[in-house]
Amino acid sequence: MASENATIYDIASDAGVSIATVSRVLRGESNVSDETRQKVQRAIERRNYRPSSIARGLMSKKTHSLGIILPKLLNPHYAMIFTGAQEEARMLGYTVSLFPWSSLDTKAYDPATMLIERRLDGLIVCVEYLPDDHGEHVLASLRELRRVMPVVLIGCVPPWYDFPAVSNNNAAMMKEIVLYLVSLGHERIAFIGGFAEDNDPQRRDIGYREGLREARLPYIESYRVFCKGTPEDGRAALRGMLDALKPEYWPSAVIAMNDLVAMGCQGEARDRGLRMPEDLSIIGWDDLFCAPYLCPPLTSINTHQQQTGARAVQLLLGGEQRRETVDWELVERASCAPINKGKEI
Amino acid sequence: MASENATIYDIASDAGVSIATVSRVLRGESNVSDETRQKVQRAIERRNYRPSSIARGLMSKKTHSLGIILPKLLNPHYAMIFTGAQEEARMLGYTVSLFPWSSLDTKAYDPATMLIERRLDGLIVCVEYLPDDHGEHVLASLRELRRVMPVVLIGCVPPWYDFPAVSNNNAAMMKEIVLYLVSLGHERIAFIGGFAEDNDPQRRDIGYREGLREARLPYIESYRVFCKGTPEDGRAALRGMLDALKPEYWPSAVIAMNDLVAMGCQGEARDRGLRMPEDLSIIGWDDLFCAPYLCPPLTSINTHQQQTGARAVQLLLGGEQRRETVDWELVERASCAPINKGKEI
DNA sequence: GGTTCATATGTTAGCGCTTACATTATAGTA
DNA sequence: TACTATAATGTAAGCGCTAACATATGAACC
Repeated sequence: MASENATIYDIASDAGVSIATVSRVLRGESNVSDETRQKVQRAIERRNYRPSSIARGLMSKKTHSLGIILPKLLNPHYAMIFTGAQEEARMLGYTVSLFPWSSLDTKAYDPATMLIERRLDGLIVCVEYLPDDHGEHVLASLRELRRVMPVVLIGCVPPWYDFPAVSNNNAAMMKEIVLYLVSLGHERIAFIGGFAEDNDPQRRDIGYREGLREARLPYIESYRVFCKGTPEDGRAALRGMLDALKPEYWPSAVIAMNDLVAMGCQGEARDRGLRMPEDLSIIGWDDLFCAPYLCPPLTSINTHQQQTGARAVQLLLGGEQRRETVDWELVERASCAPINKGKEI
Repeated sequence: MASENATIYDIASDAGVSIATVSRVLRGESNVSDETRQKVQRAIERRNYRPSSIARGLMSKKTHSLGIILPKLLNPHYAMIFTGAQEEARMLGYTVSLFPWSSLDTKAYDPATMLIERRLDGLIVCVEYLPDDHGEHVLASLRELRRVMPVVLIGCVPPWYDFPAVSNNNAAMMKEIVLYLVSLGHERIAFIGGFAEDNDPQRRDIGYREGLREARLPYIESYRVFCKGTPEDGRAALRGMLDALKPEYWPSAVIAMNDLVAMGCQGEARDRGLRMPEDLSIIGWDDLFCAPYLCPPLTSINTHQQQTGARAVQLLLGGEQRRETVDWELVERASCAPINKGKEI
């Protein structure tokens, strides 16, 4: 292991040239004679020399490495974003390191230090649900970070977060979902999901209301419950909603903020003896790999996460300040069914 | 963005001291007078100075960054390992970057270049199923990498891979699983999984046979089918097995190489109208987050992946050459049931 | 044959740190 | 008072590259 790496000086002396010439060969400059170039190449191969990107970076002030911060890699949603980012970054000669969400927690001591000291060429931050005043802290950290490196956000980004970002048009997606459920005959449609920042024009609540309005259905407070994003949260949220309503007012369809919440809802529904989709249609969000293997297979909305990650890298390295949205796709499976068919069974 | 970072010279001149003194303060050396120290601290805070770990690394030859290579982040199994590694690394002041599996593909041009040029302080490689002669290529790459940086392996590691590694005792786990199923009354127990290297003393096939022997059950070729690790692979494998057998010889229990394969098996079983667990018990491996939400909830074996990742980092940074195994835990859920109870229904 | 210019190569000063060594100031000792 | 040990600080040489500039060698031109 580690038998002292060769340096450019070793190669130069082996090949009998100056380090400048070696550097020229390394960078593929044209003004080197073929003969010299070959001597250098051979020396490089003999010693298995690889130039240090560290030393290189010191001069160029580029590290060719990016960072990504996300709430939880265990959620495949983020794993997909990461994968997309990593693949795109690699194509462009960059590396992506994972930093914990706590790097944004200004309550901890100087959390961004590690990020800044590494002189990343850019940072991708996946923003989720921001409860209470926590959003303030995150925003403060983001602003500080942006002073020293380009930052691109992914996900739920309120407009006053004045950052370039990649996201989905949540309002439009949500509206499509509502109208899809309406087209299946549903009239009591619940939405279980996180708090969206009030002013976010793309927020899901807007789409939810718009969909209902367009279908001439009332917005019913009890059908809108809030929760965080785990299966347990989803289960508790659905339980709370059903407990508070007489069975005859129970929703016939539930829109879950993500597939994890949808899974929790399925669990709760099953425990209550509700048949799915006959008694309850459920639709998820993110189209995780396991969606087809749930019972019933979960209808969900594919948000093209890998593309999102890749696009974020492009914005980052292109220095573009835009906010961008990526396409989505409703993937129909068995968890949503026409309501009449359900009732007739 | 990026208003030219301050350097140690800026701080020195602001504070009216030499750069050596600033460096002393930065590294917390004691032989600096309180007065000077405070002057320097103030200058640092005023300019929001963060020393460059790049420059630092040039001298110290340490980058404080690790790499991880894994087959597919989308498999939560690897996401858990990564998470464990990342958290441990962070505690120790290290960062973890993700590199694609293709970095080990010696068929591609000089794949390790990116890894080596970055002068990582260590590399974790998650080794999965190694089909055919591909293992040779991977091994060659690993050997080359080890010449320049410490490497620790995770997962399925044949003994002639002379590397430090963290893994589970697959033989013991498998034996436990077989005997667990036997204790439920199963006698026709199938195993659907990858090829294990012949000489691996910890391989699952050994545990499978041992378990059967101990239970005085015959080893039946048809119950041992091979496949890769996706749900589709699992589905196809089970289909192939059942197609080839008369229904009265169908297994009553299936051990899947991982939860993804188990999910595929569930799908296939459901399509064939098999009741689970009455007609078929299935046990998975990895205990993914979705296991409790499958139908029926999947019994699986928790391999403590986060701990595995963390341990790998410790070995890496401790320079330990050992091979180590981590504990596991059988998590019982509804997908495995006593066979008699099943038949009686 | 000297001037000019293109081509090939070498020299050297950084990049922002760490660190061995040198220097200065201060106090303690004989 | 001179002499030495100690503490506080400064100087400068790297670490392994890049890049601006300098130099050398010919070929082309009038």
